[in-house]
Amino acid sequence: MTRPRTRIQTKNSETILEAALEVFSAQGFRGATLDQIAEVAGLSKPNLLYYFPSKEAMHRALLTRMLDTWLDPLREMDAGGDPVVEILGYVRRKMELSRDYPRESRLFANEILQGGPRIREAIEGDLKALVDEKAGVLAGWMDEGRIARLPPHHLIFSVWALTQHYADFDMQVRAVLGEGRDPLAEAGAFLETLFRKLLAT
Amino acid sequence: MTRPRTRIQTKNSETILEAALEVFSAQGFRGATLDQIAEVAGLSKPNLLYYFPSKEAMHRALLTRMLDTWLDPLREMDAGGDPVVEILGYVRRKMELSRDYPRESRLFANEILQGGPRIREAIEGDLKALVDEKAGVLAGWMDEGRIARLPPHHLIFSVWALTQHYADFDMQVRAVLGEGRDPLAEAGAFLETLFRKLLAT
DNA sequence: GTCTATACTCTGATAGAC
DNA sequence: GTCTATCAGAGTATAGAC
Repeated sequence: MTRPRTRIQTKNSETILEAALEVFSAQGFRGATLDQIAEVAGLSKPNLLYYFPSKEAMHRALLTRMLDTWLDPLREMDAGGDPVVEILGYVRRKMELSRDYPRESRLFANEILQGGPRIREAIEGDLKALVDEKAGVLAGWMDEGRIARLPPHHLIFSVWALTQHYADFDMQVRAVLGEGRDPLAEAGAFLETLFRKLLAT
Repeated sequence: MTRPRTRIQTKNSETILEAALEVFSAQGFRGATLDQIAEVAGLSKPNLLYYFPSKEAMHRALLTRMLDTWLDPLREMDAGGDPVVEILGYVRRKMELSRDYPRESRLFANEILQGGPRIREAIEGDLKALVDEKAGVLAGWMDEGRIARLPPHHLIFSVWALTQHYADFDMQVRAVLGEGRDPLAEAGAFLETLFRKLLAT
């Protein structure tokens, strides 16, 4: 798919993916054009297609690479730790992803919104498996009475919904809050409060 | 923009907007084609352009019409009512919108995700004004000690994030939960619990 | 490996008959 | 009011020189 053999090839592949992420995340798959990606990358259009066989291949490469990063915060939630500390840590890490990788978040959101034609298998496979496992951990903590009893899957959905909202709907959040505020910092504090109250027994 | 004079013109305009909503919400603005909309509407492509001057005009008509519906649940929140009842009522009405109008929700999400080029003014105008007003109501209730003190704007964002997640990311929610469940019904119950705990003093 | 030139398809919009 | 035919431009991808 890619051709990352020599140093220069690896470097150009990286440049292209960086540019592709910039454009796909802002315009969606269909809205993005190779011309735009080529311009951002500083390469010619045919040169893009020397490194990737098609526009779709670039998109797929981005989605595949990001999904792993995306799941890391949940993976790190430790069944042996303190429940509230672990869950708040998860929320904080997910919030940091929204802050540091908003383009990846929007790329993903665009894809899911349109039914996930290019990522469906990964959702139904790896992602579902991880969520089911961690939902089991949450259910265990609830059985032990260490956090409030809640539907574990929906608890995880609520973390996704709340944290990703600040990356994906950034334009709306900023427009409503107005100038001179720091939405992400405010959100971090608010979400800690929210989840502390939610988990309290 | 439209030309809703005679009965037949009104009817065709409706048919077109219904088809346009179907396609735009599933594919985004750029992903949608007039051919697809024409096919869904059962009309010829030039006929679409007899009723609307351009593809963009159809999109704008849909956004304009939906924004009003979209804000209704928040408008109905009554400063004179019981705070918890009013807020939970708002959450419930917003959840009903996600259930009954998922296409409108995705149309809106697609637009905001891409920076809202065709709806920005409405966001910065009507929507911001309404949110600021209702944030004031919430702040008043907090001052009176009738609900927990929280940042009012973020409280509203959390309602949006949580309810719209179930419409916009429906594919993911269903894939993770697996077969034989009713995500929206589960979500309704979960969100009532969540907001009750969050608002408790 | 990279570029210029170009083939070919798709798509939004228009012309003009009926 | 609606259709067939078609234009003009954009967009993905390839050919082939260097």
